[in-house]
Formats: sequence, C-alpha cells, structure tokens
Amino acid sequence: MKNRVSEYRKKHGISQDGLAQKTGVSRQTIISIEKGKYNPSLPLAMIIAQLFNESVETIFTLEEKDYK
Amino acid sequence: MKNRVSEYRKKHGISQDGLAQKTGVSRQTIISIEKGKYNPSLPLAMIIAQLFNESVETIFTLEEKDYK
DNA sequence: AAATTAAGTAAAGGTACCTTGACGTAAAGG
DNA sequence: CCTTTACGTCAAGGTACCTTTACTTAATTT
Repeated sequence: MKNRVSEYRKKHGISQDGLAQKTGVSRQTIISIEKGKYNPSLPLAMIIAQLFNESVETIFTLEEKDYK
Repeated sequence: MKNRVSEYRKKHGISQDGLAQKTGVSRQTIISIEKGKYNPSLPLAMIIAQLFNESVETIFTLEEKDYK
C-alpha cells in the first residue's frame, strides 16, 4: 500500500502536527503513515482524503503484496 | 462508519464465503464487517470496493462519530 | 428424512493501529 | 545565542482487526 499523504500535505501547506490536529490523531500517527510504517484505519484514510478534497484512491494505492 | 457491503455483495450474487475467498480474508471477517462489528482495514476496504467496481466512498461512508 | 448451503454467534490468540511521553537533530527567527 | 518550529526515533501500553475452531439455525436440495 503506497500513499501520497506527505505530498498532499505539503501541497496544502500544513505541517505534520497541523494535519494531526485537523484529522484528530496524534503526530506520531501521521509520521508513521507518511513513513509507511503502517496503514491508517479506514475512517482515518477517508478523513485525510476528504481534507485534501480527493478520493481515497487518489491518496492511497494498492500494491501487489496487498492481495493474498 | 456505515457500509453497503451486504447490499453490493447480494447485487453481485455472491455469498459471504465467496466474497471472503475473493478478497482473501476469512468468512468471519466478512460477517463482522457486514454486521458493523468493526471496520475493515484500508487495503481490505479498497479490495472490496474494487471488486464491486465502485469507489471506497460509495461502499463506505463516514458518520459524525468518526470525527474526533 | 438426510445432506448441503448460507448466515450467524462465541471465544481465544496474534498482529496492526494509535496513543503518550521522552528525547534528538536541523533550520530558521528573535 | 536562545527559542521556536518541524521532523524524526524509540518504547510501552491499549484497543481494533483478523484468524481459526467449534457450534447453531434456517432454508434449500436430493
């Protein structure tokens, strides 16, 4: 699973801390997601996409290894 | 978080077990998601939406309580 | 009537997601 | 300088997601 959170966050000119506050999660969570440590939950992914005025599929894309 | 997995599954004429196999998870997982026991992970939500040829937002919708 | 299919519950165990707190580094701004 | 801002690591703890196994019920099907 790849994501473009960092890219869209910068495009919107906000910091990781700012995004964390707007989405209602901790700064660590944003860092971990941007660094690819783990995937966000579905509601968090939808809230992030919505904040950027994009679809979930634009921000997050499946990779081969996501299919079993 | 509400979802229309059951609705779209029936529209596509497949059983819970069939959907479980196509998405690579257990039948329990499908049951739990349809019953609203918990949300699917982001990759699973995307695989389900993709299988139904729909966007994640069409199958899953945020509710007030999803925002903190 | 007996077997199959589909949907459901429950429980136990493992891993993933998210939190808080402490700390480190580098780049500005005062 | 010293402080603030931004990004990062690490660790410990709690809850959510997903698994497997076993069992139940209702509606077909043979």
